[in-house]
Amino acid sequence: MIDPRRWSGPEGTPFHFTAGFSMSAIRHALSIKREDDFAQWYQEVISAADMAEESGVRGCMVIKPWGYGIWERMQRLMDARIKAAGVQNAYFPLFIPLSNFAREAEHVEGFAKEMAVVTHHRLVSDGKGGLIPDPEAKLEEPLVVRPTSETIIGDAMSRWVQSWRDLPLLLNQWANVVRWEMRTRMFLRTSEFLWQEGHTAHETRVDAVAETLRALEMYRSFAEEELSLPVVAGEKPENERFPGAVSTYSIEAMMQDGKALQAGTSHYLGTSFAHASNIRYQDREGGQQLCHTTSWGVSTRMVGGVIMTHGDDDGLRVPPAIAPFQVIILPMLRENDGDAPLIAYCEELRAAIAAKDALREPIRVLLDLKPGKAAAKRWDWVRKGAPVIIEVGPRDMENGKVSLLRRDRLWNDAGKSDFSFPSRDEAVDGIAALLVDIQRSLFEEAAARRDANIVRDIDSFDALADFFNADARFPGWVEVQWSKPTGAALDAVVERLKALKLTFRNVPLNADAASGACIFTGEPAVERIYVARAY
RNA sequence: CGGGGAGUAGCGCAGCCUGGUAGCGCAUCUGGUUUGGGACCAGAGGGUCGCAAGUUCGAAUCUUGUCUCCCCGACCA
Repeated sequence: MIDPRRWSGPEGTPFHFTAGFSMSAIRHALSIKREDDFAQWYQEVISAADMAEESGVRGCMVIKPWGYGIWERMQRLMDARIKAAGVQNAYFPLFIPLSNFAREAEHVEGFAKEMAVVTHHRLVSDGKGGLIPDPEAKLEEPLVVRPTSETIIGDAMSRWVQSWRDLPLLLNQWANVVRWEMRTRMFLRTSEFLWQEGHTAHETRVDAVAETLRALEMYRSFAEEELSLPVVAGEKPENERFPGAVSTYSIEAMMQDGKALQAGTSHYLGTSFAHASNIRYQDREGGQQLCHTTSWGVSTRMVGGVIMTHGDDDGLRVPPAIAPFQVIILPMLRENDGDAPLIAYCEELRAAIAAKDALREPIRVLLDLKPGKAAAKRWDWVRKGAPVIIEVGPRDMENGKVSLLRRDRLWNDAGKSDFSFPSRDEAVDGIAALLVDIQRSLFEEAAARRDANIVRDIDSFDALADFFNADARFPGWVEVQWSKPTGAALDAVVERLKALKLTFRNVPLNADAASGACIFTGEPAVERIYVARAY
């Protein structure tokens, strides 16, 4: 049994268990609570919110309309930011010739163990009613299914870049990639996943590093502003680098079980990929120079991050900016003659709300006319996490009012659904501000929880071990000072952490300067780094 | 990929030990009664028991193989 104090949060959040206040009176929409089994809860949210389901193929999922709609919103908002930075979209092949992929040694070593390989191009009957790859149709050179596209895009860049005038070359693609993972979890780690991968080539190291950090900042602001996901942006230690990269940066988010989730990465690749793919340019003096390249990506994993950050015991809570529908209107239909005027009234309400803007876009509002009682349908939308649910009955219509429920604050102190009853006009005029408030409120709740669970006063390895071994404790993050060992010395530290199931997350860009001794080596610390359990 | 658990109706499960061709709850459909906060009563539909071999007169049940999912580990930009 997990200590409920693990779930304590700041005052006013749904996670605060006040003495004497019984939660048992509330009949939640899910059968599993976060505090009882977080992993099972996560899976129940995905099925209860109708986001995705198993496909029958190992590690691959079917993303259903509500889950895909959230991803589409992320795509749209991220794509706008990518284009605003002057990056152009393109598309490169799913299949990469083995020899092309094999060019960058570290890169190969990093991915070789999890590659899907295409070896044949035709099937024939096996004589027993089945089909087998035709031995006569073996590919001369196997193709690998891209786990990422550095090599094949590098190949294109080598042709597209001739002169310093061609630089910087700023490309992005939206694509699926495949990594043959040993252990998978929906959205968090699937064998096939969807993402964007930015790939850029520059004249100098300074330019490329600036682009790497620009992408990182783009991800930080995207996560915090659009997903209401507070993150820490920082640099990964040497052992966590992308294979072949000179430096790797990440944004890290804290989930409600205290674990860290890497929600986006950005890499400065130096000239190693340029060397492998021969990406060279003629400089102003007529000399041949290698380009400095970068790559950066966010994936459908972010959907999992949103679930584990904003979900509650009633299902998902979707931040309005990425909600496929922000407002759901549920007429209380009686299946009699009174329905027609009520539907007309609700349709007019829908149009009035849809004509308004919120978060710089027209409000996405759905009039749900599916047969059934409003009270029953309401819980479907609660589980899906639609930010605002408006129910309208004949009496509301008569009085010019609506019954409004905000998903982020579902329950009142009496354990009842916390409806408010504004006039129809107040609801229409106030809906934009309400959506903005929900967007902000979800962020503040998550940020408060994160800040309350980061510890900075641990000054020895023993204290670190004690902190994470105290099993009743919420396993938050610890920021420690370290001397940034490298090579074998770093490996030894990583092994000690691994014994505690801990990992280095990143060195936050905005951290205070180091001032003490390294908790691993005892040497003078050079920077501060986050240590946490991680997904 | 190693250890453990599990696959039976859309979902959650019982039946399996001690073979005799399936059952419960929720959901769905129909009828009736309800009607402002997750309705009730009655009836109905829906499953070649993950898949494939084997044992047997007969397999959800026993044996073997295989696929998928969950948990732990290893692995993981």
